[in-house]
Amino acid sequence: MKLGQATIKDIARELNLSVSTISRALKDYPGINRETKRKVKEVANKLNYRPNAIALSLRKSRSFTIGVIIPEVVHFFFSTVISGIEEIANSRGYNVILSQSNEKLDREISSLETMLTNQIDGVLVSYSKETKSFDHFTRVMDQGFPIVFFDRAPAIPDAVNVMVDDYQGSFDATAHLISQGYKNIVHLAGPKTLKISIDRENGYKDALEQNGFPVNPAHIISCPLGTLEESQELVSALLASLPRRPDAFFSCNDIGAVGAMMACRDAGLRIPLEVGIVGFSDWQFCAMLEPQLSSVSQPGFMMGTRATEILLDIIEKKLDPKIMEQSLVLETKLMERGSSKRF
Amino acid sequence: MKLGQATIKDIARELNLSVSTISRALKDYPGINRETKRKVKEVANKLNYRPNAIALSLRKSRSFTIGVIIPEVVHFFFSTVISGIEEIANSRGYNVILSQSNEKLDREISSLETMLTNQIDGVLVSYSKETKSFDHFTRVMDQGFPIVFFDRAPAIPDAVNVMVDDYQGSFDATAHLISQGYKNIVHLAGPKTLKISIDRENGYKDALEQNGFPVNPAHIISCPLGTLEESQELVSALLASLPRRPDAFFSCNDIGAVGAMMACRDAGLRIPLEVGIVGFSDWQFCAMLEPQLSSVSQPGFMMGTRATEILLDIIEKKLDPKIMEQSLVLETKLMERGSSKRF
DNA sequence: TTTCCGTGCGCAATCGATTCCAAAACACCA
DNA sequence: TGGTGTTTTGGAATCGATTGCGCACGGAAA
Repeated sequence: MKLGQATIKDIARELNLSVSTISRALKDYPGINRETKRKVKEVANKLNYRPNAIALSLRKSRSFTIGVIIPEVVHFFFSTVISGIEEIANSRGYNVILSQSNEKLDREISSLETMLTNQIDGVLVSYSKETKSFDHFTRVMDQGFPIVFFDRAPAIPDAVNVMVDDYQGSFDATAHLISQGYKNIVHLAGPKTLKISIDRENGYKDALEQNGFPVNPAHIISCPLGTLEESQELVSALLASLPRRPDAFFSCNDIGAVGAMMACRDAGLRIPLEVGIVGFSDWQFCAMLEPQLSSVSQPGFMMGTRATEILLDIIEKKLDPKIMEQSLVLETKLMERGSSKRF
Repeated sequence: MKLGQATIKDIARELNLSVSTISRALKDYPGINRETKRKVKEVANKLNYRPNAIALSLRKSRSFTIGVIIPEVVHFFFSTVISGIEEIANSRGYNVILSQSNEKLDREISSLETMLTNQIDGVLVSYSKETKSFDHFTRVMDQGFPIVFFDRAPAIPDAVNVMVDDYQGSFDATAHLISQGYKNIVHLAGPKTLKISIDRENGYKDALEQNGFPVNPAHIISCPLGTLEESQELVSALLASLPRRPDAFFSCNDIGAVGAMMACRDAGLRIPLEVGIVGFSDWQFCAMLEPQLSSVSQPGFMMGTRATEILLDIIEKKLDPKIMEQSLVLETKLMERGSSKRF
């Protein structure tokens, strides 16, 4: 904040009026002389006056700022969500303050604490992979502080969540692979701390069973890191070890799917002829690969806009979290591309 | 901001002390009885007291918040920069408020205005493609407000900039293509409103000339949109029209390079045998393509950290923008991969 | 007993803007 | 000229925390 910034006092001094008059004139209150208003605005303009939002926040006990806590910004899906959040927040006159936990619990906690200290009006959270207890959230929620969770829904009763239908997305992806004639479908699964991982795994399992395929535990590979190298190595090892070669991979994320793609290519397998691959999230690059990677598209931007709308409605008392629908589930869409289409 | 939040007044009432005593006790000022301090802290804890940063901001005329204005979040490079900004800001006790201009000038202006109203201590800016006049920046800079520009350096004398060496990066990329024996190198150029576009084009031209190749104007293709489709179409058209077929493409961004890659593939050209391709930015997906895309890597995270360090140093008066080095130029690194290596 | 000093604490101003409650200033009528 | 009503403006409290100044109170020295 610049020190030389003009305040209403400066305008008042210049015109020999009281601050109350200035305040009312600037806001076009009735009961102020038309000529006075004109002069006040003229001087305000001349002094380059800008209202001090901090002073307003203090007075109104409202900062018109919402916080966003996410695992990481450098992530196509999350940055898309942020974009949606920004869009709605801005259009409704709110600022967005951002903090990434880097998937660390302690950073998540300190971010929340800092934001509360800064009197934010509410917060949007996608919690970290490390987070197993949600006490730091429930403590502030119990005091009536508005929190909306997105993508990753916590195990908190009465929490307001905005998610995608991970189960159905997974189910669709797996069913698609089955319909393309793949018979030994491996699932690259995410960390069990995240509900989305569990949902995705369940969608995979149910799709298999409902199509008459037994679930083979050896076909569920845990990929806790979620890196390309991890899945590439795991898939390579799998291809070399399993007696009956897998002929399809459904990964819980796109990076893992690319790793599988590379491992298959290294093993000399043709995609999609000999191996089918489907990812999850539909990152930008899916359509750039050769063959193009099939993936479950998540409406990230919409998740951001909807979550923000709900949060702001709660903040502005248009919605009561206690009596509202607790979860909003957005639909996914399977993008069928070259990596999984044999016909 | 929650209404039920405890303040020092509440603590004062509970202990029958004055607010000044509470304030001093909480901050461990000398001259307060040891036992009093203990009790104050105990009650503060019991009431779940959290200091009101807004009140502090008002008093100190410092918000400990910096603003970031970028064209878009959903952009690998920018999100990497944000990550770096966040890192330093957090470690030095500052919040980050974010706003994206979506490459629109009016949004850029209103974002800046809102941030100033919110009394941010300084701002980091990468201006939009639409921005041709920089008056909205110079006006506040002239009042002594700290602004640091990153990636896209404006035509403002005395502005503090943190950029990468776009010229050298381009030069290296083009020289690399030449060294691989490519002889008809086309450049996919960005919008001329951005200094980075011009620098990259100049690097390309100089590398050609210094290696004895004349610059062919027909080999410089303007790609104002920067989309995959745009470059794909332009490159396809080029391949069909030019009498002497281009044998290499150096794109000012990775998306454009992928478009070129697709167009070449559509034309039945083998990469890198018949056509070499190099991009700029080194997005995540470059290493996932087949063949892997060569690209000029920009240190986005470091750009974020360095720009933030400089901004905070200026804010905290450790640096004076008037007497400091105006520009910090970070080095790029050419990632030579399959799309351009014939030998 | 008076003076002096250190300890421990309270009063009140301050940051910028809003807003309730009055109070001037003026016009108009009787 | 006094009363009434309207228009226009000012005073002061308020939001939460900080901080300079000063005031009690106690014990110790004179």
